[in-house]
Amino acid sequence: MKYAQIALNVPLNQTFTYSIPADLKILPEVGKRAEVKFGNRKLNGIVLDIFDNLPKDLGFDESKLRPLTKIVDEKPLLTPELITLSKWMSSYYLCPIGEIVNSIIPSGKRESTNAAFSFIEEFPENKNITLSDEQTKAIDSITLDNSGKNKFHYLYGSTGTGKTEVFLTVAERILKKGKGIIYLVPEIGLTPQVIEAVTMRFGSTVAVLHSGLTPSQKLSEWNRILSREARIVIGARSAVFAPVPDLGLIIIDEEHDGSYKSNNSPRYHARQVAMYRCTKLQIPLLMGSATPSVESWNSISNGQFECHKLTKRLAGGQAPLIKTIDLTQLNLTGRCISEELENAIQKTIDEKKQAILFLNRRGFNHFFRCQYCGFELKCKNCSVPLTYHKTLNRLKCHYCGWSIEPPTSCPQCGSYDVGYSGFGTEFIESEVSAKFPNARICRVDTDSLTKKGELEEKLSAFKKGEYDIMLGTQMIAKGLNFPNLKLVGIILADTGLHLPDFRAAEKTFALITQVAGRAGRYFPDGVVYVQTYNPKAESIYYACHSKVNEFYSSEISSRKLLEFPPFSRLVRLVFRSPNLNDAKATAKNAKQILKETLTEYKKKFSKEAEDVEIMGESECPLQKVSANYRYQIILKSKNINILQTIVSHLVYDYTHPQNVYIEVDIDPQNLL
DNA sequence: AGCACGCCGACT
DNA sequence: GTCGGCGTGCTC
Repeated sequence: MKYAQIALNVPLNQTFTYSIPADLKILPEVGKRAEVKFGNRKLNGIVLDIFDNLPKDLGFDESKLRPLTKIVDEKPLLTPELITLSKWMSSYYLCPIGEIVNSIIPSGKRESTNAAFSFIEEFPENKNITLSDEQTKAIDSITLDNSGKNKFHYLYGSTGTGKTEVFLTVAERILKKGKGIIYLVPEIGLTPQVIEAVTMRFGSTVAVLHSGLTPSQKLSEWNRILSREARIVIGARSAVFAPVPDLGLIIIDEEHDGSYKSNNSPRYHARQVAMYRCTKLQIPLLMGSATPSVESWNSISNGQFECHKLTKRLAGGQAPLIKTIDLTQLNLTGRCISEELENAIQKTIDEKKQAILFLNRRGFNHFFRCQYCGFELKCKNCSVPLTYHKTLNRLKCHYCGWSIEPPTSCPQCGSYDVGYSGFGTEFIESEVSAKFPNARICRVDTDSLTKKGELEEKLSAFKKGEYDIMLGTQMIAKGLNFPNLKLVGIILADTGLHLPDFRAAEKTFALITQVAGRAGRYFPDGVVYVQTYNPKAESIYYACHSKVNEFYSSEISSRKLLEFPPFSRLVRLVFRSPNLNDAKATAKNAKQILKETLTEYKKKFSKEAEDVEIMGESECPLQKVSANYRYQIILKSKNINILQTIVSHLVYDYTHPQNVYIEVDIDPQNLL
């Protein structure tokens, strides 16, 4: 009798052992799905291991052992490499192995008969694309690396310097060596144009994994990858798990993009997973962006990543002019568009060109700001902006819970002209349509998009010239080219800064820089207007003056000073419940347990646990999300392992009220 | 997570 | 008398 160790999608940090009956139709193998009876229900799990004898340390009564019902797949869905990866993810992200495995594999019952994509023709021969010296140099140094070690490469260059061509040529060379490739793009970047560019180049050897696939289609694509029919996989975050045999390279385009971090369990970061896979397989990882994440910039500086720079704009276009409009010098009561920007928009429309207006985040929070000097109140412990709580009439820090009474005058300049602000896209839309009654305006933000594919539709309509002005949030900032675009206006660059998040400056800088890179890509006289109350804020000043090095070094030194990532590691716990008191009480209780666990741990390993900080419990900045009240605890240390050990006690050994859900976020990307 | 069992209130 | 509330506990 043989036995199978099976991972089931239940929130239990364990696997289950079943006996293997002799009369199965399909051969049981590691990596295949198996159907089992679990309690009184039927579940599908993944075979992680097969034993010839019953393991000695079974840990449960042998009489409970049951046979598995059947094997689902003809061929394994998970390779041994991916099973090892899943186990690592389970321990790293503190997520049950069954949940990990379930999120990786396609859930399709049978393969789809209609293919996810059709290829009209075979891909044409590479039509003599001339590469710049910089591109050639980067390509050679990535592909001709004989060091024998796997390397993390970073392709750094602004919009229009030809990063994509480097990615594709490197991919081509790796393919020629008989190896497979994973090419990751941000969610929003997975547009038909990108898919088309890659399929044009690589034809039917491409598999595209995106959220629009049905489970059956996903299973089909998965099998095309496993059978080596598809050798290059392009997709968003979850494509990092593609079961590519003989994987030779992982590419991460727009590395800084927030969508690489999963916002539901398992809360993995595709870059982190890619680094693990590449290290295990001893293959290169190639990342690229015009605005690297601060972590990556730091890794470039200290030599962990090898940097390849692209500086020349290929299409001949030049970097657009960036004009800063200092709103503290203007009186814009009740309006949000300055006269200068208004005139520029009018001029653009008159020339039959197009304009995009940006609000870089949906303003949701009320923050304290001096109308006169722009001063903002920040937490004395955490240096994040304080947010105003109407019910308490206090300004509160969402990292540590510290709060103060709102001052009646500005602590910096003494002005009494202080208040709270924050506004959204609808407001701007009404102002714009009032000012330009004859312009065709479209608004693109999460509220205005109702059905799937509407974003693509609107973008393509804008590209075709069906609109004069497009208004929207950051979702329209990424990777899109509009040939007739002349003007980009950032209505209020500061909104991102007010988010109570230590990455606020980084996000703001990246957004302005990315947006500026898109405008004037085709027109030499493209202009970017940046309206701000904080023209001197480092992220805004440096972005508007293209002082990239200056921005990163200042941001890195401030992270160092405050001991935020990459100079520390964070774990965030969110306690959410439809019942406010339960969420709060559970968070409080959890904090106590964490403190006790830490004290115990310090007795044993005093040195390593020395720097662990437990912050909170406090309300999340977004206190109520979809009818759930949220409280958080943030743990900080230089050593992530200690944080994981302490938190794992809590998540696996503590039974909390069942109406409270605990989110565990290792290396959180935002703290909202 | 599900789905059982189990012990107390208002219903044909 | 029973239908049903959700508290506790288990699942190879």
